[in-house]
Amino acid sequence: MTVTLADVAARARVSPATVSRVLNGNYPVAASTRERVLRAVDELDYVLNGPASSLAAATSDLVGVLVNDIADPFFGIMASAAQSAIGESASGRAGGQKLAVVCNTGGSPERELTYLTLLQRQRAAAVILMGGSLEDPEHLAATAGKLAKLAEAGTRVVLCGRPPVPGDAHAAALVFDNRTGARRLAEHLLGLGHRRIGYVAGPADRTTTRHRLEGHREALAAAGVAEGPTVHGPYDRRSGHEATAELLARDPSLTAVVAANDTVALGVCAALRERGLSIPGDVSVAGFDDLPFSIDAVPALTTVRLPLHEAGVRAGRLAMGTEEAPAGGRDTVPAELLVRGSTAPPRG
Amino acid sequence: MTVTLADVAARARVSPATVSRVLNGNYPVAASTRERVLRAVDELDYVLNGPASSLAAATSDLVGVLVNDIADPFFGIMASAAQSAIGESASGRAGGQKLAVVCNTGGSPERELTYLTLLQRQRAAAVILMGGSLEDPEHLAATAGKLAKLAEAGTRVVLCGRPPVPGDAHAAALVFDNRTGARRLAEHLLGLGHRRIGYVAGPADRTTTRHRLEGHREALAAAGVAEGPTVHGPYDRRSGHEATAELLARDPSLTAVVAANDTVALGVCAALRERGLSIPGDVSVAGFDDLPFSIDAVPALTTVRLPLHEAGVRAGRLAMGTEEAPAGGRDTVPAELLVRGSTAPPRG
DNA sequence: TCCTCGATAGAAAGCGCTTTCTTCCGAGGG
DNA sequence: CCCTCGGAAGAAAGCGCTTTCTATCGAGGA
Repeated sequence: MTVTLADVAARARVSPATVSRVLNGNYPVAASTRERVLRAVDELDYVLNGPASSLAAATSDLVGVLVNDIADPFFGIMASAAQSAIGESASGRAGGQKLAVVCNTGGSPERELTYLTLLQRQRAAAVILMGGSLEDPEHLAATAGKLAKLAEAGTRVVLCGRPPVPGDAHAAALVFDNRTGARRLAEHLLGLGHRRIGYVAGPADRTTTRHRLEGHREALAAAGVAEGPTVHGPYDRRSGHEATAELLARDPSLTAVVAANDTVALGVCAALRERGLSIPGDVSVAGFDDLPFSIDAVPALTTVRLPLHEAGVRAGRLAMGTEEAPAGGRDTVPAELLVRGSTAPPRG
Repeated sequence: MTVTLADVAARARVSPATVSRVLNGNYPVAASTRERVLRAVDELDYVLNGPASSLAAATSDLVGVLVNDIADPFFGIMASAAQSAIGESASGRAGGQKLAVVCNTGGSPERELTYLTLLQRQRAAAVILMGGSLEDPEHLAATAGKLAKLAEAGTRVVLCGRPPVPGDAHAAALVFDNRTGARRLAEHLLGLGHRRIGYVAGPADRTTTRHRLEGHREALAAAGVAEGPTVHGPYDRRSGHEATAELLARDPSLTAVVAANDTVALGVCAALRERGLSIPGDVSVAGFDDLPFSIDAVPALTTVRLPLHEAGVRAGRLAMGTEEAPAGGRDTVPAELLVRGSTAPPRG
C-alpha cells in the first residue's frame, strides 16, 4: 500500500541502509548509487515516514513556536519572522527541513503547558516561547520544570519577549526592554507638559504589563508627578474603549492616556472621539509596539517601536542553532520611542 | 535515561500492553489496575513517545493549518478559531489531544507544497488550507495531487476560504462568497451615485483576487458603468498607498476607491489624505473582510464582513470529524455588506 | 606479489509503542 | 460437579527507519 524505504531499496537494488544514507546525506555514497536511489525515490513517489524516522533517530524536525494570541499582529509578525528564519536554514539531517509550527496558547497557562507536553511528546527539536508570561508562581514553576525537562531531552529552548526563567541556564532569552520604552514614553508626555496621565494597562499578572507599568511609574516618580488612574484589561480595542470611560470617570481632567499597546490605543481613540474629545487637542494618546496600522491611525499614533521582525528572526536562528546564543544566555532588545501626531502639549 | 512505557509497566507491575491500554483508553482495564498504572505514570513523570506511538498506530495527532500570512489578522483570526475548536474536541485516542499547528506559507506555492509534504511525512491527522490559492495550473495540479495522496493516507483535508479542487471529492470546502460580497459593495457605491471607481486589487493569479474583481465587474456591467482603473498588489497597506497614486494618475476624477481588503484600504486612506483629499467628502473608500481595526479607522471603513471566526471554528470541527461535512463536500460562507462612514455620495 | 588501507555497501539490531492472538480465572448453567 | 463463557491481562510480532559493526573491493606501498 504505502511505499517504504525497503521498496525504494529494492527498486534501486541497494540495501535500505544505503537509501537512508542517501536521504540523510551524512555518509559517503557513490554518486552513481545516489543517483539510482534518488530516481527510485522519485519514481515511487516515496515520502519518508516521519514517526519512524524520529523514533529511530531519537529526534524530530518539529520546531514549536508558542504565542499568546495568533490573531494579534504583535505575535503574528514575530512568528512569521521566526518561521521563515527556520525554513531558510536548511541544514542538518533529512535535508534539514524543519517543520516550524505555531501554537496558540490564548494566554492560558494550561494550554501553554499542554502544548509544551505535546511538543515534548513529539521530541521537538526546539521550542520558542513568545511574549510575556503569567507571573503566577505556581505556573512559573510548572513551566520552568517543563522547559528544563525539554532542554534535558535535547530540545533547544528560546524565549522571545519573555523574561528568562530564574535559575534556568538552558534557555536563550531575548528580552524586550519594555521598561525603558515605557519610561521614555512617559518622559515624552511629561516633557510636553502633561501632568494628569491615565494608563490603560494590559492584563494584570503579566510580565509585559508589569514592566511597562513600572517604566511608566519610574518616569513619573523621577519627575515628581502623581500617578494618574490605571485600568487593567486584555490587549484588544474593546478594552481600550471601555477603560477610557472608567479613566475619564475617575479623573475628568486627564490630558493624556497611555495604552498597553497600539490596538488598545485604537479603542481609546474611538472612545475619546465618541465623547467629542479631539486628539491630541483635548487628550494625547500613545500606544506601544508600533504595529503596522498605527501609522495609519488618524492622527498617527505616538508609540514605542519594538523590532518584532528582527527579534523573531533571531529567535528562529537561535532555535536552529544557526546563531550563537548571547553571552549569559540573554540579550536585551531595545525599544525606540516614536513620536507622531497623537501626542501634543496639553491645552494651555 | 528517559522513562519508557516499559518502566511504567514495571513499576505498576503490569505488562506494557496494559499501560498502553490505560493510556489510550479503548480497551477494558480493571479500575484498580488503571489506578495503579496512572499512579506510576505520575510518579515517573512519564511522557509518551509520540513518534513511537505514531509509528505503531500508523496515525499521529498532528493537525496542520496552512495560512498565507500569519501576520495578517485575516488568517490569524481563522487560525485561532480553528485551533481552539480543535483543542476543545478532545475525543479519540491518547486522550484525543491533537496538536494543532499553524504553518505559514507566505503565499508561496513552493512552501505550501513543502509544508504539505512535511505534514504527509508526519502522517498528520488532518490538514486545513486557509485562504485563496494561486491559480497557476501547474501548482494547482501539484497541490491537488498532494491533497489526494494525503486523503488517501487517511488525512482529513479541509479547505477554508479556498475553492474546492476540481475533481477532488476528498476535501470538505468552506467557500467564501467573495463574488457576491464584492458585487454588493459595488452596488452600494453605484447606488450612492459613484461612476468613476478605482480598484486596488490583491495579487494577480489568486482566487480571492479574481472572485472579488469579478463580483465588482458584474455590478458595474449590470449598471452599465465603465470599469475604472485597476491596480494589483499584495495585501498590505503599502500596496494601497502606492496604488492610490497610480489610480489617481490614471483617472484624477475618481470619486471612490475599492480596496482588496481593509489593510489595503488603510493605505489608500493615508495616501488620499496626504494629497489633501477628504474621505468620504472627496473620495469614498471601501475595504473588505471587516478586520477588527476597520471600525476604528477615521472615518470608519465601509467594508464586507466575512465571518472569519465562525468559518475557522467550522474548519476546525470538520478537521476533527466533529462536524458533518456539508452535502456535496462544500458549503458557501456568506459575505455581508457593512456600510460605515468612509463611503458617501460623490460631491455634487 | 602480498598486505594494508580507504571508500562503499550490506546485515542486523534495535528505537518505544500498539495490537492481535492467547492465556488465565472466576462465575454461572446444566 | 464439570464445562463454558466473558472479562482482564500478557506475549510477542511488528511499525519503518537509523546506525553500528562488518564485509568487500581495488589501489598502492613494500
